[in-house]
Amino acid sequence: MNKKSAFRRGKPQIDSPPLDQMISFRVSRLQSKLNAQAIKILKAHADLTPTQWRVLVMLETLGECTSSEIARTTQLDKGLLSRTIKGMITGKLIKTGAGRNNRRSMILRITKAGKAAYERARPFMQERHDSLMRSLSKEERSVMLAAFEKLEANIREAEADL
Amino acid sequence: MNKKSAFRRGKPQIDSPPLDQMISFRVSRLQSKLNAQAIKILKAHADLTPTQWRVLVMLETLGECTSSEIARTTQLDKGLLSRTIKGMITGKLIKTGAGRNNRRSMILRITKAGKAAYERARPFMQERHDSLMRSLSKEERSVMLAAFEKLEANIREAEADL
DNA sequence: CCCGTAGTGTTGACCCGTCAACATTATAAT
DNA sequence: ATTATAATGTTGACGGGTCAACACTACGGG
Repeated sequence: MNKKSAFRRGKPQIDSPPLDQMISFRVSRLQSKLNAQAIKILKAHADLTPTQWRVLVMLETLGECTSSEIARTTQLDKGLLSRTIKGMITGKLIKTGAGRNNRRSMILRITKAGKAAYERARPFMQERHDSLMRSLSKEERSVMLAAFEKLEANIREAEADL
Repeated sequence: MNKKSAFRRGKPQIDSPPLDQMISFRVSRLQSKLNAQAIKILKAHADLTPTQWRVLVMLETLGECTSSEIARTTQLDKGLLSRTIKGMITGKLIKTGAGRNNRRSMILRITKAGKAAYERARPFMQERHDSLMRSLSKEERSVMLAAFEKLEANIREAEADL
């Protein structure tokens, strides 16, 4: 357990404060950094937000689909999705083909401009992801993802017990 | 509970969309859930926010210290810390003992009320953390934390290359 | 057919975290 | 000492995410 180099500026400091062992805190900090990185990349190369990017990814992989389908599979907030999609429509990144047999749900499609933005960002997002993955061993990758599953499951169970 | 029906909507569908493999997305989602859980617990038992909780933890472990020391060790935003601390002072959770040889930095101390709030929340936060940990094997825990270190390091290096 | 219920999407209010600009104070250089 | 530079903490502005209330539509059972 050697980790002493990170801190210690003029003041006397302990080596690893308990917060550093708290997963919630660590996940939060990691998220901030990953998010900041994603924002920069997406902004620079395609002027997208992370949520917009995720919507595009979903549309690419699911093909055309509705907002609520995206909400279910990603578990993103539907309010957030509503606004994001609205913005993407006015930004001409996607368009709505009205669902024929369902007037309440709107089917979403990527436009050429949306596809273009996606393709502009993709190599950079891909490289970033690959770089992140390269910093982990194969085993670490799978263990970490498995851990994520278990943690999410744990949270689900915890809030079921009320 | 069930929900296989989410997919399978006229289109052939894959089970786990690529987004699910993207660490950034997974970390983000996990963070949301962990955070929501923490908010509930802290609100219910001690009327604290996660950031306030973290400040209390830092003060408990570092003893009295300044805002900037907390900022350095936690890497929390100093603006956020400034407001959080201000709120905690008006809420009587902490108080400022003026640093004697440094007029610009204010030394923070926990008050009795702050300590009490901390102790009220602690068992629940501890139990939550233990529960999360119990859902992972010993190996998963250490691998995951190691992975966090490596990912944060990777991000640092990435933004160093500009 | 009608009504209750569930699903879809929109909106407003709100909080949190991020960023940049700033005033102030300490530190270092010369 | 003077001056430049770095550190501390505050503030305003802003965007993003969460939550709850809502309107509207679809559906299923009686």
